[in-house]
Amino acid sequence: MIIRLDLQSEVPIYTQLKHTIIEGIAAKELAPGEALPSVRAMAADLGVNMHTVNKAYQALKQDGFIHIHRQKGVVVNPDGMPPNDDVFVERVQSDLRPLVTEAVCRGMSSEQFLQFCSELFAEFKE
Amino acid sequence: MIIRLDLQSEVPIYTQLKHTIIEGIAAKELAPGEALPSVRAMAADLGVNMHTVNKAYQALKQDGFIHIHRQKGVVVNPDGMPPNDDVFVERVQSDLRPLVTEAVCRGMSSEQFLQFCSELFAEFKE
Amino acid sequence: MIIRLDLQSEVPIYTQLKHTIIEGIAAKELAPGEALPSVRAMAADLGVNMHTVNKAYQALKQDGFIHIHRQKGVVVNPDGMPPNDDVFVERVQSDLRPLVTEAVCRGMSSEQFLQFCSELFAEFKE
Amino acid sequence: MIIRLDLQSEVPIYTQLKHTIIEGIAAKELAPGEALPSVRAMAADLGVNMHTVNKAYQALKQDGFIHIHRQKGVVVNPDGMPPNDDVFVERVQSDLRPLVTEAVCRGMSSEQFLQFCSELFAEFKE
DNA sequence: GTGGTCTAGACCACG
DNA sequence: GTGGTCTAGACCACG
Repeated sequence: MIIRLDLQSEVPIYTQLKHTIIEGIAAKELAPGEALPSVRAMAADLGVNMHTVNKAYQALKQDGFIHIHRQKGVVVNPDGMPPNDDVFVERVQSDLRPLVTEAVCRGMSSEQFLQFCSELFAEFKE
Repeated sequence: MIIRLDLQSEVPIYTQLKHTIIEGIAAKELAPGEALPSVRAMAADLGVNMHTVNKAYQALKQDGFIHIHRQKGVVVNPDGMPPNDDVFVERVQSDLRPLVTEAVCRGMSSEQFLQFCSELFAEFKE
Repeated sequence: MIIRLDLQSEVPIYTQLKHTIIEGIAAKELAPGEALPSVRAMAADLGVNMHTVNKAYQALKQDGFIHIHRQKGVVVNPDGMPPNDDVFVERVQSDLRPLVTEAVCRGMSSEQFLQFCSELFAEFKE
Repeated sequence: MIIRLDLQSEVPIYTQLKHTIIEGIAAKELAPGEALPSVRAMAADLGVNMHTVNKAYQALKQDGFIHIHRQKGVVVNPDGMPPNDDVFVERVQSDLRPLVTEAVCRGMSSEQFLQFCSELFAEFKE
C-alpha cells in the first residue's frame, strides 16, 4: 500500500494518514485482520514523527476501523467495519452541505456532482 | 438571514460563517449586489471577534463571492458568482473522496449517498 | 482548587489530573460553565508538560465533562454532566469486581466495604 | 476453571490474569494448597507469552496469594490468604474514590452503587 | 520490539 | 493569548 502525504496541505498529516488508511480498506487493499506497520515503522516509512502516526492510529481505533493489540500490534478490525449509523449519516449530510451549496453558487449541475460521487463509488465498490 | 454558529464545533467559526453566507447566496436569500453587514456590525450581531468576521469576508472576497468597497461596504458580487472551474472541480473531488471511502467502509450504499446529495441540491435549486 | 499529583504513582499523571478535576466537579468546587485554567497555565501550575494537561483535557472533553472552546477556553460542561448510562454502569461493575474479589479473599466484610463507599458518597453528596 | 482474557482491553493481560485467579480463589474454585498450571502450561493454554503468565504469578506471590516452589510448582497459598491490612484498606479507598466521584457527577445514586457492590459480594460470599 | 507516557520546544491557526 | 499540530528524543510497561 502506497501512502502519499502532502506536507504542504492544510489538512493535518494525521488526518491525511487516517483518510489514506480508510481508503485502503475501502479499496480492499487492507483486509480485516490484516496487520498495519507499527507506529515506529510507519513513521520511518513516511518520514514523519511517531506521534503523528500514533494520533492517526488512535483516531482510527476510536472510530472502530482498527484494533491496537499489545501483542499483535495494529490490525484492521477483524470483526468488520464501524456501522453506517445515525452519527455517520449526519456527518455525511453536514459535510456535503457546504460542498453542494458552493456547487450551486458556481453553477455546477447536480448531474455533474452526482457523477463525481458515482465515479468514486465505482472506484471502490468492485 | 439567520446565522447560527456552533461555537463548540471543530469547524472554525470563520469557516462556518463563510459556509453560511455561501448557503445564503445559494438559497437566494442573498442576491447579487445585496449588502452584507459591516465587519463590525456582523461581529456584534453574532457575538464573535471582528477578526473572525474579517477573515470570513476576506476568504469570500478572495474566492469572488463578495466585493469589499471602502464606501459601499460589503456586497454580494453583483457580476455573478465565481465559475465552476477546474480548481473547484478538483476540490469537490478531493473533498468527496474521504467521505465516499468511509461510506463504502461503513456499508452506506451509493444510492443513499447520492440521495443525500440530491436532497441537498433540491433544497437549493428551486 | 488544589491539585496534588503523585509523580511516583503508577497512575499516569494525565489520569490523576482527570480524576482530580472530576472530583472537583463532584465536590462542587467546579461549577458547570466555570472556566478551567488554560492548558499552558495548568501545566505551569502543576509543573508538568503542556501535552500532559492537554491529554487530560481531551479525555475529559471526550467523556463530556468539559468543553474546549476556541474563544472561552476550557470550561466545565455548562449543560450538565454526562449521563449515568449503560456504558458507565458496566464500567463501574467491571472496575468493582477485582476490588470486591480481593476484599473477599482477604476477609474484608461487605459491611466494611460498603461503609467505605458510603463515606465517599457522603463526602461528595451534600 | 475457565479463564477468559480480553486481548483488546486496556487492562494489561497479566493484570487480567491476576484478577481472574483471585476471583477463582474468592469463588472457591481454587482452594488453598491447590495446584495451578505451570507458567509454561498456563501460557500455552491461554495462548499468551510466558513472560505475561510469569508476571501475573510473581505479582500474586508478592501479595501472598500463591506460593511458587521449584518442585511442587505453583499452588494457592495453603496457609490462607493475605490479610485485610491497612495497605489494602488504603488501596480500596483510593481505588473507589475516582469511581465514586464520577458516579456522583453522572448522577448514579449511592443506593445503586452500593447495590452493585452488594451483588458482587453476594456472588462470592456463599 | 511495541505501544504508552512524558518532556521540551517550535510554529501556526484561530479569535 | 489559546489550543492544535508537529518534531525529537527519552524511559517504561507489556509481552
